[in-house]
Amino acid sequence: MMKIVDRRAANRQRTHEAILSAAQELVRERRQADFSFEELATRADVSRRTVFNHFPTRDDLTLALCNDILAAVIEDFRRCAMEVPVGDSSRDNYFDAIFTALAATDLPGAIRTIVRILPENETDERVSAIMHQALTLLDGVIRSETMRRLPGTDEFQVDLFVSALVNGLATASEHWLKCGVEIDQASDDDWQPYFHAVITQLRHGHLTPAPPSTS
Amino acid sequence: MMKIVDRRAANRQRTHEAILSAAQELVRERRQADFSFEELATRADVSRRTVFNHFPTRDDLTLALCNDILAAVIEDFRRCAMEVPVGDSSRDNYFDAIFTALAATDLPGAIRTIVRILPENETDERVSAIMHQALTLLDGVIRSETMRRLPGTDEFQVDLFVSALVNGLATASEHWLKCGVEIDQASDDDWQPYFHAVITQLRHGHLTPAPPSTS
DNA sequence: TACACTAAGTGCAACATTGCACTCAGTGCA
DNA sequence: TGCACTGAGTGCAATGTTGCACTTAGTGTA
Repeated sequence: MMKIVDRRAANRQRTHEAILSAAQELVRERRQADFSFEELATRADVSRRTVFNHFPTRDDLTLALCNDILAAVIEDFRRCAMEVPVGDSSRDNYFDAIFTALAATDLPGAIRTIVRILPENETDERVSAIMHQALTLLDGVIRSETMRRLPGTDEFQVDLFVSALVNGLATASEHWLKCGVEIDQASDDDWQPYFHAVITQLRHGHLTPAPPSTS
Repeated sequence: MMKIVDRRAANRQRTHEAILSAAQELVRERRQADFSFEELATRADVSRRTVFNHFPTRDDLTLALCNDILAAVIEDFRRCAMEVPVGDSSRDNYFDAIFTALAATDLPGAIRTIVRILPENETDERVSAIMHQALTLLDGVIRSETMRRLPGTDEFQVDLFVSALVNGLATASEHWLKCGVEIDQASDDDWQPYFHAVITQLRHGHLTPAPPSTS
C-alpha cells in the first residue's frame, strides 16, 4: 500500500468526488437535479456546510456535474479511438476514425442529461452557454487524437478543425433542443441527423449543399 | 438513509475503529503486534499523528486491542446464550446455560491472541494484570444473562457469582500461561481442564475436592 | 395578503486530522 | 564505542470538516 504524500489534498479530493458522485446518483434516480443540498450531503456522507465549501452555489455544482458528464464522454471517446487503427495518415482515414469514435460515445445521452439537470426556468441563452462550455471539454482529447493520427500537421490547421468540430457539435445540440421534441423523450436516433450534418460539413466544407433538412 | 446527529462524533469513532481494525488485521497477519505506528497509519488510511491522537502510547493501543478481542468473545457469548432456552430458573439449569455459552466462545483463542500482542519482554505481573482487566469485560454480559435467567435473585448473590466466575477464568488463564506449553502452539483442548476446574468449583463450591490435576 | 415553512446561502468558531520538525531511546554496525 | 538509523512520542500550526445560527428568497395556504 503506497504511502500517500499529501493526505490533506487526497482527502479533500475524496470528499469532492463523493459529493459529485452522490449528485450523479441522485440525478440518475430522479431524472432531474431536484435534490436539496441537505439530501445531497446525506447521500455523500458529509455535512451540508461541506457541500457549500466545495460548491459555493448550486450553479457551481451544476457546472461541475456537466463537466463530469462530459468527462465520461471523453473517456468513451478515448477508449473507442484506441480501438480504431491509426491507418495511413490520410484525411479521409482520420475523419473516419474521429467520427467513428465520437459516434460510439453516448454524446446524445450526455446532452439529454445536461438538459435535465438544468433548472426548468433556465433561459435558452443560459442552457446554450452551459452546453457550449461543457462541449469545449472535448477540445483537448480531440486535439490529442488529431496530433496522434496526423503527426506534423500545422497547429493552426488542427485548431481550425477542432474548433469547427466542437462548435459544430454545440450548434447541433442547440438545434436539437429547439426541434420541438421533448428532449427527455428523445432517442439517440433523433440526434443522428444533427450529428451527420456536422460531420458532413466538416468533410466537404460549406460550399457543398447542406444535407437534407433535419426537421 | 438516516441523518447523522453528530457527524463529528461519528467520524471520530469511525477513525478510531479504523485504526483498531487495522491493528487487528496486522496482528492476524503477523501473529504478533510488531508493526510500527507508521505501518498502522497507512493500513488504517490515516496519518501517523492521528494514530497518536487516538492512542497516545503504544500501551494504550495494546489495551484497546485486548478489549476488542474480548468484545468479540462477549458478542459470541451473547449470541450463544440466546440460543440456549431460558429453562426453569433452577440453579442447575442456569449453570448449564452460562457454561455452555461460555464454552462455545473462542475464549482460549482470545487468551492466546492477547499473549501474542503483548511485548515479548513484558513481565508476568503485567501480562497477568492485563489479562485480568480484559476478562473483567465479561462481567456485564454475564450479569445481564444471570438477571435474565434468574430474575429476582439477590443482587449481592449475583455479584458473588459473577465475580467468582470472572476471577476464576482470569486465574485459570494465568495458570495456563505458566503451564510450560508455548501458548502460541496451545490448542483449545489444552485450555479445557482449566476451564473445567473453574466451572466445577463454581457448581460445587470449594469444599468439594479439586478435580484431577491440570498438569 | 400575511404568515409559516423550506431550502439556498453565509459567517464564524469548534473540532479533528494532518504535516512537520523535533527529541529521545533503542539497535546495529564499523 | 561512537555514529547512523529507526521508531515512539510530542508540540504546534495549517487545513478541512462540522455545527450552529442567521439571512434571504421562494412557495403554499388560510
